[in-house]
Amino acid sequence: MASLPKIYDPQEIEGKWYQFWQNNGFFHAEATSDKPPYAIVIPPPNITGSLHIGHALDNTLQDCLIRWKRMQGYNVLWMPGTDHAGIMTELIMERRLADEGTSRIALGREKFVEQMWEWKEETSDYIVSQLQKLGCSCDWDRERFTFDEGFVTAVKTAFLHLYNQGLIYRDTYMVNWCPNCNTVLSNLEIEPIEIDGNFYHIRYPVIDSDVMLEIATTRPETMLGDTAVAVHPDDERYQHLIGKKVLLPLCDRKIPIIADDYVDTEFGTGALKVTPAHDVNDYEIGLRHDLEQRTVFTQDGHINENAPKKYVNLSRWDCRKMVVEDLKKEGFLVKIVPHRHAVGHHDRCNTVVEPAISPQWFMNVRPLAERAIEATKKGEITFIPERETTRFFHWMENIEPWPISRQRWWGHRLPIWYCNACDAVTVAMDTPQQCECGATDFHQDEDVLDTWFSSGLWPFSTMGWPEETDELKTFYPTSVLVTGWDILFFWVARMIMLGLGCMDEVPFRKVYLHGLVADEKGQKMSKSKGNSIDPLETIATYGTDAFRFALANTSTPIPYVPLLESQIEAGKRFTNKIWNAARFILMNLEKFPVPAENAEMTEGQELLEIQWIQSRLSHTIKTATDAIENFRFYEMAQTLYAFLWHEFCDWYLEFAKQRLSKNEPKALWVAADVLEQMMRLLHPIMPFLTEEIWQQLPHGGNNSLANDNASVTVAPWPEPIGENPTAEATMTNIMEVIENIRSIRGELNVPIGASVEVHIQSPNAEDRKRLETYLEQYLPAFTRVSNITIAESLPKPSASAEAVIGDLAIYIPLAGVIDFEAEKVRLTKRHDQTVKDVAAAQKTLENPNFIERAPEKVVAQKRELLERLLVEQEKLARSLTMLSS
RNA sequence: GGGCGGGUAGCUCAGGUGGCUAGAGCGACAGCCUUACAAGCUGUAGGUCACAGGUUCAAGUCCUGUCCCGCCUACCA
Repeated sequence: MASLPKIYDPQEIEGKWYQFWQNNGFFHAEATSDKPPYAIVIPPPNITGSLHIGHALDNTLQDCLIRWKRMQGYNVLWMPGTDHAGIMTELIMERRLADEGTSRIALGREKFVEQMWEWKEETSDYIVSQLQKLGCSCDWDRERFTFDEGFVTAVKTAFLHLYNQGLIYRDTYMVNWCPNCNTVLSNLEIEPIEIDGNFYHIRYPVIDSDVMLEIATTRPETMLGDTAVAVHPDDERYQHLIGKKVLLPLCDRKIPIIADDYVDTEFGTGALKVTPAHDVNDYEIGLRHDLEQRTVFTQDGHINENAPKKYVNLSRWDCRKMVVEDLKKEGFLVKIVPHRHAVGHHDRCNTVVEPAISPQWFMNVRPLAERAIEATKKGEITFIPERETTRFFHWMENIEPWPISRQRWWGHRLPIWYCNACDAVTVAMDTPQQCECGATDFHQDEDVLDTWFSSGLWPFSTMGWPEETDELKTFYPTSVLVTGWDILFFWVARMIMLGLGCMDEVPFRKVYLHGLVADEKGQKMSKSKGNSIDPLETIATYGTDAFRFALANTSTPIPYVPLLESQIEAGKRFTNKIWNAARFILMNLEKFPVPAENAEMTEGQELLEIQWIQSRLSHTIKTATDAIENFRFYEMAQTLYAFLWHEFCDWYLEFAKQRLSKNEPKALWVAADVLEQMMRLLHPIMPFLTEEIWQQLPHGGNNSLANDNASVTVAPWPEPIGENPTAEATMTNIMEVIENIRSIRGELNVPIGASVEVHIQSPNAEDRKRLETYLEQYLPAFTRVSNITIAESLPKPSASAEAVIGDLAIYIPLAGVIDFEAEKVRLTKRHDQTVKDVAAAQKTLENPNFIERAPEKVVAQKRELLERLLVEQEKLARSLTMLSS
């Protein structure tokens, strides 16, 4: 034991324990159990490669909850798995294929999907290994994938179920189209990005008149598809033109001037070109006025044959240039005004999205959204932090139909079959046998489902739905969902709606939405920005536990949590501190083994420092438990850190050393007990280090230390035994004396090796008795003292430094050492501060309303404070006068 | 346009329902290799709690307004 290395080596320790936990089946959840259930489904990472910093945070927090509840004796299920992640994964694969000189199209659908599966096998193994490196205690026996066989069944079942309820339908509507990915997208997948564009002012000549109607547009190329010009019905400038026609420049088509309320007379020129096939608003106007929908773009963003010949096959952007050029040439271009505006981009491939008219499958989510709102209002789901509830409601209340079909290959095929003879639609689990028309030939819809459709089934599909499994009975609804707020709409909202739609019950009781990891400038960390911290590198450098501690410790309830390298370093120092505290205790336990009999252990527990540390531990247990209960991971981390470092190590172990030097081991045994409990408290945050130390500490058998479990992973969560205010108050007083002596020594530069005499004057007999009892025992552990004198009244020795604590005065004779000027500066500083504090307290107490209205307790406290401050002030003033004379 | 979050020490952040003399980590300064830990120990400095009003006996905390920063959301061509 004494051979424990001085420096904690995480690589060595962390390697061995995960396997141990796995082999013992500690992470396995029982489908049926007497224990109360606690379940979390993991937000399945995309199979697109390695875990990023956001996963590290998300999964650390989940593992904290899971490990904590497991120790509390719950039947804990942490459901793991991965997501096939539709378009995103396809795009990455396409890039790989491009590097290999081939393409998705060249491979063809079947080959392409085959390759995707091969890749999935690689990446999901890698992701699992990374989660394990992070210490995640998932139930790996139950690992799932959003595209595995069970999911195929679940997705089809869900689709059918919702279709039969009339919630899924096909419609031709204006949708967001990505010309790069050749697919429809939902609103959520569109990221509006502000760009510097232009307002192009164009003249449209009015037919049978010499008037030119000036319109303004940011997208001149769409004029090729214009089928009207609109003005506001009440706009006096254009009244006389309504009903006339303009000749569309470059196209030589005649299009009508119509009146529509949508037009804003204040904006632009007050005249709006209408392109029903390529703009959402224009589409609406077109429907109201029965305008032609003239599509001029191909699916991949080029110009089609509906446009004048010279533009056909040009890209959107080349076409814009040429149109502007031609308008200028022909005198239709009035001016170009710079204009900054938001343009929708596909969030996955960053292509400018094109509004387009397209037949798609939609889901009418409104009824489910209403149920979700109602369920939340009834308290069936709670969002943490609370502010997220408002965001959730706002989104749900304004929800629009969800386009669920995607013109892609990697995903769940729509369970829709078309009759080859009559085109009739059949929705079914498998290919139908016969159509109503009698035909027997069918083809399945080519489209796949939006990847979030299957992710939305995650909480129940992973538990075996549509089968009525024990897992569902035991664990659904799950306890908590932990994820970043950025996917509240994408995923959380969909899970709630689909949970209600398929299970008739919300999927989880609580949703904890944590912040996103950011850098020191508050910028979200991302690979593309290059400001990201790589979890695996970090683990290699600092160790998993240090990393996890930093993550928990910085996880405050703000939207962007900055993670600084220095905080991970602090985590590492903390692991080392724990390690060394354990080393000290273990080394000494070799000399003083924990006795077999409880009696021997408990004997001597009247020692003040033992009462004190046990009281503080009790307080720590209470605070830490309350913190994690309420998802305040940072508070839990900080509480445990402060207790372990600044109370247990800084003070208690020093007391214990003092006792050991006199061959009194009880304080050491208590230290071992406190450390053992601390290892349990810290285990959710730092699983590896705590297991290593816990295994070496006495924790079973006949002694009084804790329990006899095989692993801290399944050891019981500590319970507070109650606090001891008297012991704490006494100890605080002793500490103040010690700190004041140390402060004098430090500020007056008394060499560390030099012993000093300490004279303490205290008018209170009880205080004197306490000080006599304890100072003799404790002082030597903290500072070198040659002699302690305690009396009711003492003359202040000449050439001495002084400290004042209430009615207590400490004198340290420093003849020949003392720098009177330094002492004067020191006392003046304290005196001035005291004067200020006295003034503040007096001001409060002189207010009659305060005495009258404030609670008695507050008034009494204030009086006590003032009394103490006045005494201190007086003493300091007197000493200063003496020093000056 | 609507909404949300933030502005507290040099830096990054804590300060649940108003009430101890406003805290931590990191950094800074000074002194220590005190046999668990120099990845450590001891001491010190550093804050008009963005600004202006208001409510209250009492405001970092509650209300109103203003100014910055960030984000979400919306169909202004």
